[in-house]
Amino acid sequence: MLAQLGAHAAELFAQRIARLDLTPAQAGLLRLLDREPGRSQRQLAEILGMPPSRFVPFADGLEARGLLERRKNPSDRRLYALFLTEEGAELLSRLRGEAAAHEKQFCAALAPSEHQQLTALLRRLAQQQGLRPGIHPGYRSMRTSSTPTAGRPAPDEPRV
Amino acid sequence: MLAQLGAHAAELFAQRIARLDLTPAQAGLLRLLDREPGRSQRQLAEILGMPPSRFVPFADGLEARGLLERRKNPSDRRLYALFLTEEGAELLSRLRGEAAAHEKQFCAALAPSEHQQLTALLRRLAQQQGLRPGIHPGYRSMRTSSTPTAGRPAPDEPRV
DNA sequence: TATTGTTATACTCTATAACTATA
DNA sequence: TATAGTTATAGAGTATAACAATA
Repeated sequence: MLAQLGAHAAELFAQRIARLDLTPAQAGLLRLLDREPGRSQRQLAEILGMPPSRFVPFADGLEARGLLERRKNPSDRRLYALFLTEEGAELLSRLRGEAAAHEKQFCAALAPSEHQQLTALLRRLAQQQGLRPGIHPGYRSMRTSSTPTAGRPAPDEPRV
Repeated sequence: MLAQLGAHAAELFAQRIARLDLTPAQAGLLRLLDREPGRSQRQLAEILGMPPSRFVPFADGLEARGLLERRKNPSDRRLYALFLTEEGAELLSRLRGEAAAHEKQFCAALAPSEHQQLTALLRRLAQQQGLRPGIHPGYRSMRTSSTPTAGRPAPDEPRV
Protein backbone atom coordinates (compact mmCIF):
# COMPACT_ATOMS: atom_id res chain seq x y z
CA MET A 1 0.00 0.00 0.00
CA LEU A 2 2.88 2.32 0.77
CA ALA A 3 4.32 1.66 -2.66
CA GLN A 4 0.94 2.19 -4.30
CA LEU A 5 0.33 5.46 -2.48
CA GLY A 6 3.84 6.65 -3.16
CA ALA A 7 3.50 5.97 -6.87
CA HIS A 8 0.17 7.75 -6.91
CA ALA A 9 1.54 10.77 -5.08
CA ALA A 10 4.47 10.89 -7.48
CA GLU A 11 2.09 10.76 -10.42
CA LEU A 12 -0.02 13.63 -9.12
CA PHE A 13 3.09 15.63 -8.40
CA ALA A 14 4.36 14.98 -11.93
CA GLN A 15 1.08 16.25 -13.36
CA ARG A 16 1.27 19.33 -11.19
CA ILE A 17 4.79 20.35 -12.13
CA ALA A 18 4.17 19.58 -15.78
CA ARG A 19 2.55 23.03 -15.76
CA LEU A 20 6.01 24.41 -15.01
CA ASP A 21 7.26 22.27 -17.89
CA LEU A 22 9.29 20.16 -15.49
CA THR A 23 9.58 16.44 -14.89
CA PRO A 24 10.22 15.02 -11.43
CA ALA A 25 13.77 14.24 -12.44
CA GLN A 26 14.37 17.82 -13.55
CA ALA A 27 12.88 19.09 -10.32
CA GLY A 28 15.24 16.83 -8.42
CA LEU A 29 18.24 18.24 -10.22
CA LEU A 30 17.19 21.81 -9.50
CA ARG A 31 16.86 20.99 -5.83
CA LEU A 32 20.19 19.22 -5.86
CA LEU A 33 21.95 22.16 -7.49
CA ASP A 34 20.53 24.38 -4.80
CA ARG A 35 21.80 22.19 -1.99
CA GLU A 36 25.14 21.30 -3.58
CA PRO A 37 26.20 24.01 -5.99
CA GLY A 38 29.34 23.73 -8.05
CA ARG A 39 29.54 19.96 -8.31
CA SER A 40 30.91 18.31 -11.43
CA GLN A 41 28.63 16.49 -13.82
CA ARG A 42 30.20 13.20 -12.86
CA GLN A 43 29.37 13.76 -9.21
CA LEU A 44 25.83 14.87 -9.92
CA ALA A 45 25.21 11.92 -12.18
CA GLU A 46 26.41 9.56 -9.48
CA ILE A 47 24.26 11.20 -6.82
CA LEU A 48 21.22 10.82 -9.03
CA GLY A 49 22.18 7.27 -9.95
CA MET A 50 22.27 7.81 -13.69
CA PRO A 51 25.13 7.11 -16.09
CA PRO A 52 27.09 10.19 -17.19
CA SER A 53 26.10 9.62 -20.79
CA ARG A 54 22.49 10.15 -19.83
CA PHE A 55 23.23 13.09 -17.60
CA VAL A 56 24.72 15.16 -20.42
CA PRO A 57 21.59 15.58 -22.56
CA PHE A 58 19.58 15.78 -19.36
CA ALA A 59 21.54 18.84 -18.24
CA ASP A 60 21.59 20.18 -21.79
CA GLY A 61 17.86 20.64 -21.74
CA LEU A 62 17.88 22.69 -18.55
CA GLU A 63 20.88 24.69 -19.70
CA ALA A 64 19.16 25.55 -22.98
CA ARG A 65 16.26 26.92 -20.94
CA GLY A 66 18.63 29.08 -18.94
CA LEU A 67 17.92 27.32 -15.65
CA LEU A 68 21.42 26.11 -14.94
CA GLU A 69 24.88 27.24 -15.90
CA ARG A 70 28.07 25.33 -16.73
CA ARG A 71 31.22 27.06 -15.56
CA LYS A 72 34.67 25.83 -16.43
CA ASN A 73 36.86 25.09 -13.47
CA PRO A 74 40.08 27.10 -14.06
CA SER A 75 42.30 24.82 -11.99
CA ASP A 76 41.18 21.65 -13.78
CA ARG A 77 39.83 22.47 -17.16
CA ARG A 78 38.33 19.03 -17.66
CA LEU A 79 35.65 19.80 -15.11
CA TYR A 80 32.48 21.77 -15.35
CA ALA A 81 30.90 23.16 -12.23
CA LEU A 82 27.12 23.38 -12.39
CA PHE A 83 25.12 26.16 -10.81
CA LEU A 84 21.56 27.37 -10.81
CA THR A 85 20.99 30.59 -12.69
CA GLU A 86 18.83 33.33 -11.23
CA GLU A 87 16.02 32.12 -13.41
CA GLY A 88 16.61 28.60 -12.15
CA ALA A 89 16.44 29.75 -8.54
CA GLU A 90 13.18 31.54 -9.27
CA LEU A 91 11.68 28.44 -10.82
CA LEU A 92 12.86 26.38 -7.87
CA SER A 93 11.05 28.70 -5.52
CA ARG A 94 7.85 28.33 -7.51
CA LEU A 95 8.47 24.59 -7.53
CA ARG A 96 8.61 24.57 -3.75
CA GLY A 97 5.31 26.34 -3.60
CA GLU A 98 3.80 23.64 -5.77
CA ALA A 99 5.29 20.94 -3.60
CA ALA A 100 3.75 22.45 -0.50
CA ALA A 101 0.39 22.78 -2.19
CA HIS A 102 0.66 19.21 -3.40
CA GLU A 103 1.30 17.88 0.09
CA LYS A 104 -1.50 19.92 1.53
CA GLN A 105 -3.96 18.67 -1.05
CA PHE A 106 -2.79 15.09 -0.87
CA CYS A 107 -3.16 14.99 2.92
CA ALA A 108 -6.41 16.93 3.01
CA ALA A 109 -8.17 13.94 4.57
CA LEU A 110 -5.93 14.12 7.63
CA ALA A 111 -6.18 16.44 10.59
CA PRO A 112 -3.04 18.52 11.17
CA SER A 113 -2.02 16.38 14.13
CA GLU A 114 -2.46 13.23 12.05
CA HIS A 115 -0.42 14.76 9.30
CA GLN A 116 2.37 15.34 11.78
CA GLN A 117 2.06 11.79 13.05
CA LEU A 118 2.34 10.42 9.56
CA THR A 119 5.35 12.55 8.78
CA ALA A 120 7.09 11.41 11.94
CA LEU A 121 6.41 7.74 11.22
CA LEU A 122 7.63 8.02 7.65
CA ARG A 123 10.73 9.86 8.77
CA ARG A 124 11.56 7.05 11.17
CA LEU A 125 11.15 4.49 8.40
CA ALA A 126 13.28 6.53 6.03
CA GLN A 127 16.03 6.82 8.59
CA GLN A 128 16.01 3.13 9.32
CA GLN A 129 16.19 2.40 5.62
CA GLY A 130 19.13 4.74 5.28
CA LEU A 131 17.45 7.04 2.77
CA ARG A 132 18.96 10.47 2.34
CA PRO A 133 16.71 13.46 3.02
CA GLY A 134 17.18 14.44 -0.60
CA ILE A 135 14.88 12.84 -3.09
CA HIS A 136 16.24 9.72 -4.76
CA PRO A 137 13.43 7.42 -5.84
CA GLY A 138 14.38 5.89 -9.17
CA TYR A 139 16.18 8.51 -11.15
CA ARG A 140 18.06 5.82 -13.01
CA SER A 141 15.01 5.24 -15.17
CA MET A 142 13.01 8.44 -15.13
CA ARG A 143 11.84 10.68 -17.91
CA THR A 144 14.41 13.37 -18.40
CA SER A 145 12.47 15.33 -20.99
CA SER A 146 8.92 16.46 -20.73
CA THR A 147 8.09 15.62 -24.33
CA PRO A 148 4.90 13.58 -24.22
CA THR A 149 6.24 11.15 -26.85
CA ALA A 150 3.65 12.23 -29.39
CA GLY A 151 0.06 11.10 -28.99
CA ARG A 152 -0.18 9.84 -25.46
CA PRO A 153 -3.33 7.96 -24.51
CA ALA A 154 -4.80 10.62 -22.23
CA PRO A 155 -3.38 11.10 -18.75
CA ASP A 156 -6.27 9.42 -17.01
CA GLU A 157 -6.64 6.05 -18.59
CA PRO A 158 -9.37 3.71 -17.46
CA ARG A 159 -7.77 1.55 -14.81
CA VAL A 160 -10.77 0.19 -12.92
CA MET B 1 9.06 11.53 1.17
CA LEU B 2 6.09 9.25 0.74
CA ALA B 3 7.00 8.79 -2.91
CA GLN B 4 10.61 8.15 -2.03
CA LEU B 5 9.75 5.59 0.63
CA GLY B 6 7.21 3.93 -1.61
CA ALA B 7 9.73 3.56 -4.40
CA HIS B 8 12.26 2.18 -2.00
CA ALA B 9 9.79 -0.32 -0.56
CA ALA B 10 8.85 -1.40 -4.05
CA GLU B 11 12.49 -1.88 -4.92
CA LEU B 12 13.15 -4.06 -1.89
CA PHE B 13 10.04 -6.06 -2.61
CA ALA B 14 11.14 -6.56 -6.19
CA GLN B 15 14.49 -7.87 -5.01
CA ARG B 16 12.77 -10.21 -2.61
CA ILE B 17 10.39 -11.77 -5.09
CA ALA B 18 13.11 -12.03 -7.71
CA ARG B 19 14.05 -15.15 -5.78
CA LEU B 20 10.70 -16.58 -6.85
CA ASP B 21 11.60 -15.48 -10.39
CA LEU B 22 8.76 -12.96 -10.36
CA THR B 23 8.55 -9.27 -11.14
CA PRO B 24 6.14 -6.98 -9.28
CA ALA B 25 3.96 -6.86 -12.37
CA GLN B 26 3.77 -10.64 -12.55
CA ALA B 27 2.95 -10.78 -8.87
CA GLY B 28 0.17 -8.29 -9.46
CA LEU B 29 -1.33 -10.42 -12.20
CA LEU B 30 -1.27 -13.53 -10.02
CA ARG B 31 -3.08 -11.64 -7.27
CA LEU B 32 -5.55 -10.27 -9.78
CA LEU B 33 -6.30 -13.71 -11.21
CA ASP B 34 -6.96 -14.92 -7.71
CA ARG B 35 -9.42 -12.14 -6.99
CA GLU B 36 -11.08 -12.05 -10.39
CA PRO B 37 -10.80 -15.42 -12.07
CA GLY B 38 -12.07 -16.03 -15.56
CA ARG B 39 -11.69 -12.51 -16.93
CA SER B 40 -10.77 -11.99 -20.56
CA GLN B 41 -7.35 -10.75 -21.54
CA ARG B 42 -8.84 -7.48 -22.70
CA GLN B 43 -10.36 -6.86 -19.30
CA LEU B 44 -7.24 -7.81 -17.43
CA ALA B 45 -5.10 -5.59 -19.61
CA GLU B 46 -7.41 -2.69 -18.96
CA ILE B 47 -7.42 -3.27 -15.22
CA LEU B 48 -3.64 -3.29 -15.19
CA GLY B 49 -3.51 -0.26 -17.46
CA MET B 50 -1.44 -1.87 -20.18
CA PRO B 51 -2.23 -2.16 -23.89
CA PRO B 52 -3.45 -5.59 -25.02
CA SER B 53 -0.46 -6.02 -27.28
CA ARG B 54 1.79 -5.90 -24.26
CA PHE B 55 -0.43 -8.11 -22.19
CA VAL B 56 -0.15 -11.04 -24.58
CA PRO B 57 3.57 -11.78 -24.22
CA PHE B 58 3.25 -10.86 -20.56
CA ALA B 59 0.70 -13.62 -20.02
CA ASP B 60 2.63 -15.94 -22.34
CA GLY B 61 5.54 -16.01 -19.96
CA LEU B 62 3.42 -17.04 -17.00
CA GLU B 63 1.50 -19.57 -19.07
CA ALA B 64 4.72 -21.16 -20.26
CA ARG B 65 5.70 -21.62 -16.63
CA GLY B 66 2.41 -23.31 -15.92
CA LEU B 67 1.21 -20.63 -13.52
CA LEU B 68 -1.89 -19.58 -15.41
CA GLU B 69 -4.22 -21.23 -17.85
CA ARG B 70 -6.10 -19.95 -20.89
CA ARG B 71 -9.49 -21.54 -21.39
CA LYS B 72 -11.62 -20.93 -24.45
CA ASN B 73 -15.06 -19.58 -23.75
CA PRO B 74 -17.49 -21.99 -25.52
CA SER B 75 -20.25 -19.41 -25.98
CA ASP B 76 -17.94 -16.84 -27.56
CA ARG B 77 -14.92 -18.51 -28.99
CA ARG B 78 -13.10 -15.25 -29.51
CA LEU B 79 -12.57 -14.94 -25.78
CA TYR B 80 -10.10 -16.57 -23.49
CA ALA B 81 -10.79 -16.84 -19.79
CA LEU B 82 -7.68 -16.75 -17.62
CA PHE B 83 -7.30 -18.76 -14.46
CA LEU B 84 -4.57 -19.60 -12.00
CA THR B 85 -3.35 -23.16 -12.18
CA GLU B 86 -2.74 -25.14 -9.01
CA GLU B 87 0.92 -24.35 -9.34
CA GLY B 88 0.08 -20.70 -9.75
CA ALA B 89 -2.02 -20.74 -6.61
CA GLU B 90 0.83 -22.36 -4.72
CA LEU B 91 3.27 -19.73 -5.89
CA LEU B 92 0.79 -17.02 -4.93
CA SER B 93 0.62 -18.40 -1.44
CA ARG B 94 4.40 -18.33 -1.16
CA LEU B 95 4.29 -14.83 -2.60
CA ARG B 96 1.97 -13.73 0.17
CA GLY B 97 4.36 -15.09 2.73
CA GLU B 98 7.12 -13.02 1.19
CA ALA B 99 4.91 -9.95 1.20
CA ALA B 100 4.18 -10.35 4.89
CA ALA B 101 7.85 -10.86 5.68
CA HIS B 102 8.68 -7.82 3.60
CA GLU B 103 6.27 -5.62 5.48
CA LYS B 104 7.48 -6.90 8.81
CA GLN B 105 11.10 -6.24 7.94
CA PHE B 106 10.39 -2.87 6.38
CA CYS B 107 8.50 -1.65 9.44
CA ALA B 108 10.88 -3.20 11.95
CA ALA B 109 11.67 0.25 13.35
CA LEU B 110 8.05 0.74 14.43
CA ALA B 111 6.31 -0.61 17.45
CA PRO B 112 3.23 -2.71 16.65
CA SER B 113 0.90 0.07 17.70
CA GLU B 114 2.76 2.53 15.49
CA HIS B 115 2.58 0.09 12.63
CA GLN B 116 -1.18 -0.01 13.06
CA GLN B 117 -1.33 3.77 13.21
CA LEU B 118 0.63 4.05 10.00
CA THR B 119 -1.55 1.52 8.24
CA ALA B 120 -4.69 3.34 9.31
CA LEU B 121 -3.39 6.70 8.12
CA LEU B 122 -2.30 5.30 4.78
CA ARG B 123 -5.62 3.59 4.32
CA ARG B 124 -7.43 6.87 4.88
CA LEU B 125 -5.25 8.55 2.29
CA ALA B 126 -5.74 5.74 -0.20
CA GLN B 127 -9.52 5.93 0.23
CA GLN B 128 -9.58 9.65 -0.26
CA GLN B 129 -7.47 9.30 -3.38
CA GLY B 130 -9.85 6.70 -4.72
CA LEU B 131 -7.27 3.96 -5.01
CA ARG B 132 -8.54 0.43 -5.30
CA PRO B 133 -7.42 -2.04 -2.63
CA GLY B 134 -5.76 -4.03 -5.38
CA ILE B 135 -2.30 -2.96 -6.38
CA HIS B 136 -2.14 -0.51 -9.26
CA PRO B 137 1.01 1.57 -9.09
CA GLY B 138 2.36 2.03 -12.58
CA TYR B 139 1.81 -1.19 -14.43
CA ARG B 140 1.68 0.70 -17.69
CA SER B 141 5.44 0.89 -17.70
CA MET B 142 6.71 -1.99 -15.62
CA ARG B 143 9.07 -4.82 -16.36
CA THR B 144 7.05 -7.77 -17.50
CA SER B 145 9.95 -10.21 -17.74
CA SER B 146 12.55 -10.87 -15.10
CA THR B 147 15.44 -10.96 -17.55
CA PRO B 148 18.07 -8.64 -16.13
CA THR B 149 18.84 -7.16 -19.55
CA ALA B 150 22.32 -8.71 -19.63
CA GLY B 151 25.02 -7.21 -17.49
CA ARG B 152 23.29 -4.96 -15.03
CA PRO B 153 25.45 -2.63 -12.99
CA ALA B 154 24.97 -4.35 -9.62
CA PRO B 155 21.70 -3.92 -7.73
CA ASP B 156 23.10 -1.52 -5.17
CA GLU B 157 24.66 1.29 -7.10
CA PRO B 158 26.33 4.16 -5.32
CA ARG B 159 23.64 6.77 -4.91
CA VAL B 160 24.95 8.94 -2.07
C1' DT C 1 48.07 6.35 -17.75
C1' DA C 2 43.76 8.09 -15.58
C1' DT C 3 39.79 10.99 -15.66
C1' DT C 4 36.01 14.38 -17.45
C1' DG C 5 32.72 15.34 -20.59
C1' DT C 6 30.75 13.81 -24.92
C1' DT C 7 29.17 11.14 -28.84
C1' DA C 8 27.98 6.80 -31.36
C1' DT C 9 26.18 2.44 -31.70
C1' DA C 10 23.65 -1.39 -30.60
C1' DC C 11 19.93 -3.04 -28.13
C1' DT C 12 15.66 -3.24 -25.45
C1' DC C 13 11.16 -2.01 -24.94
C1' DT C 14 6.88 0.06 -26.24
C1' DA C 15 2.73 1.45 -28.72
C1' DT C 16 0.30 1.76 -33.19
C1' DA C 17 -1.62 -0.45 -36.38
C1' DA C 18 -2.43 -4.20 -39.27
C1' DC C 19 -4.20 -9.03 -39.37
C1' DT C 20 -7.14 -13.38 -38.32
C1' DA C 21 -10.96 -15.44 -36.38
C1' DT C 22 -15.34 -14.99 -34.51
C1' DA C 23 -19.54 -12.62 -33.63
C1' DT D 1 -19.37 -4.10 -39.14
C1' DA D 2 -17.39 -4.79 -34.59
C1' DT D 3 -14.58 -7.10 -31.22
C1' DA D 4 -10.87 -10.53 -28.99
C1' DG D 5 -6.51 -11.99 -29.48
C1' DT D 6 -2.17 -11.76 -31.92
C1' DT D 7 1.75 -10.22 -34.62
C1' DA D 8 4.74 -6.75 -37.09
C1' DT D 9 6.91 -2.61 -37.42
C1' DA D 10 8.61 1.60 -36.43
C1' DG D 11 10.09 4.64 -33.03
C1' DA D 12 11.81 6.19 -28.46
C1' DG D 13 15.03 5.59 -24.84
C1' DT D 14 18.87 3.41 -22.68
C1' DA D 15 23.56 1.72 -21.51
C1' DT D 16 28.16 0.31 -23.29
C1' DA D 17 31.85 1.58 -25.19
C1' DA D 18 34.72 4.48 -27.86
C1' DC D 19 36.47 9.27 -28.27
C1' DA D 20 38.96 13.96 -27.44
C1' DA D 21 40.83 16.98 -24.07
C1' DT D 22 43.16 17.58 -19.96
C1' DA D 23 45.56 16.06 -16.00
